[in-house]
Amino acid sequence: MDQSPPRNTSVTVADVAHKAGVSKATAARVLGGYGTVSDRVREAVTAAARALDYRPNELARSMTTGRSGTIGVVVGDIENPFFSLAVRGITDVARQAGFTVILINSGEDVAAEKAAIRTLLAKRVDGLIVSPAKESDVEHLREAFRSGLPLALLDRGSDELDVDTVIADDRHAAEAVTCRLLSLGHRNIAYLTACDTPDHRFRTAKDINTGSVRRRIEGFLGACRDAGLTGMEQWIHVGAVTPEHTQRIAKGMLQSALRPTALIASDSVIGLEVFKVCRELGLSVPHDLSLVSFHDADWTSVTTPPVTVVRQPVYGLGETVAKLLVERLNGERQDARKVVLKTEIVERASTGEPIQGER
Amino acid sequence: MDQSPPRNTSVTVADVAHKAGVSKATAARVLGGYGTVSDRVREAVTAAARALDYRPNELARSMTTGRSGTIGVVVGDIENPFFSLAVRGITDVARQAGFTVILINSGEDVAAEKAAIRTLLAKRVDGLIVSPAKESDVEHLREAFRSGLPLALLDRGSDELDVDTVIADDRHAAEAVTCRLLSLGHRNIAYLTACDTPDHRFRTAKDINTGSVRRRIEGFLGACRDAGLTGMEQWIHVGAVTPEHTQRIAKGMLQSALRPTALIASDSVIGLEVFKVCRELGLSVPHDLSLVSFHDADWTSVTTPPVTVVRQPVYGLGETVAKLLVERLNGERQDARKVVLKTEIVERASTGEPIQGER
DNA sequence: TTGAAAGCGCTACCAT
DNA sequence: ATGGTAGCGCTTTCAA
Repeated sequence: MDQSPPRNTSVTVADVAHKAGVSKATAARVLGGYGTVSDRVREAVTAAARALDYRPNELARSMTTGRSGTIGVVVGDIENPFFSLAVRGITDVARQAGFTVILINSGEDVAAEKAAIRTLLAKRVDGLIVSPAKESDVEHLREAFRSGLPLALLDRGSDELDVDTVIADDRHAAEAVTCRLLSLGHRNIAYLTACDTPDHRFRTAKDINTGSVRRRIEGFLGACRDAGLTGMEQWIHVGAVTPEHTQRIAKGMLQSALRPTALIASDSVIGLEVFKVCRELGLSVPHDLSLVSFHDADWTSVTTPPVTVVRQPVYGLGETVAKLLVERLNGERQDARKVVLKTEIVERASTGEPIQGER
Repeated sequence: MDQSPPRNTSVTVADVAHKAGVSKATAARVLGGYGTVSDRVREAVTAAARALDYRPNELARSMTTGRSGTIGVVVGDIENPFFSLAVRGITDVARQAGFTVILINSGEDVAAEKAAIRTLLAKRVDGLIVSPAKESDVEHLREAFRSGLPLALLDRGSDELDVDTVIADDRHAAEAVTCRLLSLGHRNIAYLTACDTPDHRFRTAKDINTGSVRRRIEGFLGACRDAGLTGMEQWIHVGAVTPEHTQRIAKGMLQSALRPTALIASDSVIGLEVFKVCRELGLSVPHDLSLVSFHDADWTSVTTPPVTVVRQPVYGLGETVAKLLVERLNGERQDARKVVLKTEIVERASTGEPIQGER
């Protein structure tokens, strides 16, 4: 009747054991690679498994061991080159350590992030890597961590959360970049970020909920203050959440009477849109506007002029956070570690002195 | 002794049932949302679950139902903007349909791809989306499919494999692009791809194992043949597997005596490197070289000159393949569907007539 | 409408 | 070294 090859509709250890003429326990030992078995039996079982085309059921294994061999990763948006590169770092380390990765996008929305973590908990992931949408709203993370789930934070830390964290030295980078612009003679320096506030206006760094961005803004404001400049808060623009928003905000800024002579883009997606706007408005970079962008995205080196950037070790960020988590999963460490990776300013031709006489 | 809040170290249906004063089966019915229960009991159980902070164990659920609520996705490299955008499309559709995604990079290596699929099978994913590294080597896919696992192919089909497939009209796009270059007067048109052959040389399209690329090359050669050009195989270069390789190959080509007047890059990563090489060698685009790239990557519109590209609906590719798979998982369809999405040539300033008198 | 009990496929503990 | 057996937490008959 059934002339198809050995139907693999769930060949179990019991089946293999039966064919090999040994007990279920023994078959399980060789199939699962634990315990001790004689060479003779091992071969018999292996042969039977091959003949039957046995495939282990990791789900069942996880049920009894309590380990799923899975790491949950929650990032803002995998489409963003920053995250896709970081995720590449994470998956590389995870795979090498024998873990698979379940990936969920939060869209930088806390509600979605919470749902994602609930899902991941239900799937019984062994550990969690999260790039929190809002550092002020991390109760769900704290709870997951307290309930015993190893947790590591990517790119955005939280002072309140004492867990493994890997970030870049954003504050320092922003300070350095700002100082450079100041020393070139700029005084009207704008900062543009995707992070938003309830009324879409910036007042104080405390309103910024994304850790990395808040630190950058603090660095920016700090450098300005050190240079004797006050009220620089007015140059910080928030809410560049989509290319369209970014374009609108950038145009508004660059066409106003009191326009910036330099602009710092908080990520490469924003930097790209600002660059496009400059073209569209016929503004010369760096003559009319000096442009600096965070993240050394591929396009920044091929524009005319090429764009000065803050180079972050993005792949390394992912790699490192995954390593920390794996260490913890392997029980090699208990204490929380906060790692800060160095950035580097790559000065290219998009930055220069402001036009003479202007401001 | 233990003064911490309700320890959530695995609160089970049994615990909830006990607290609610009902049987395990009844508690399971309301917790699992199946069967019928009275409102009174439902409330009691819900309250008990909340009090105990019950979290369902999807693993256990999957054990009995046989469905894991998970889709396995195998792509070449999530770092590549093409794949990260496609994956975004996949995850969006999957999430909306109630599935999570396990992501594995194959690095375009068949052995890694096989291992990935083995892992995914062991994890009992409900379905699989794969962008096969080599269409000539799909025995593992055929096997997975035959064993009853719903499978859908992304960007790279296989005539031998009668499964759901979503690709772009690569052949047509390549034909159109080639015709355009021919009509501009180009005769020395190079094609550069990451796909490699054993001896790193191109002979015939049959040697190209990546479906999408093979189709493009067939389109390229077909268009040349129609124009009366023969021996164009010599202009096809393979093995641009890393930026370094790409740079080396591109330099070799552009510095040789018989150099191309136009070049088609098989993906945006290659296109970017070629663009850089042109700069480095001081070649003017399009004066010295007309450049066309597949994939409308973000950077292509901001270079000087902006680059002519084949715009593929990459997000849509991912979206569509995920929809097909979900349809099948929901048992809404049995037959295999092959979807071909339209591309569009975006002609920008990187293409023009070749220099007078040359060849 | 509710409850009792039988598994899902595997690991792990205790004997032998 | 090998076998028997008791679960893991859930769903799913089958009865009541």
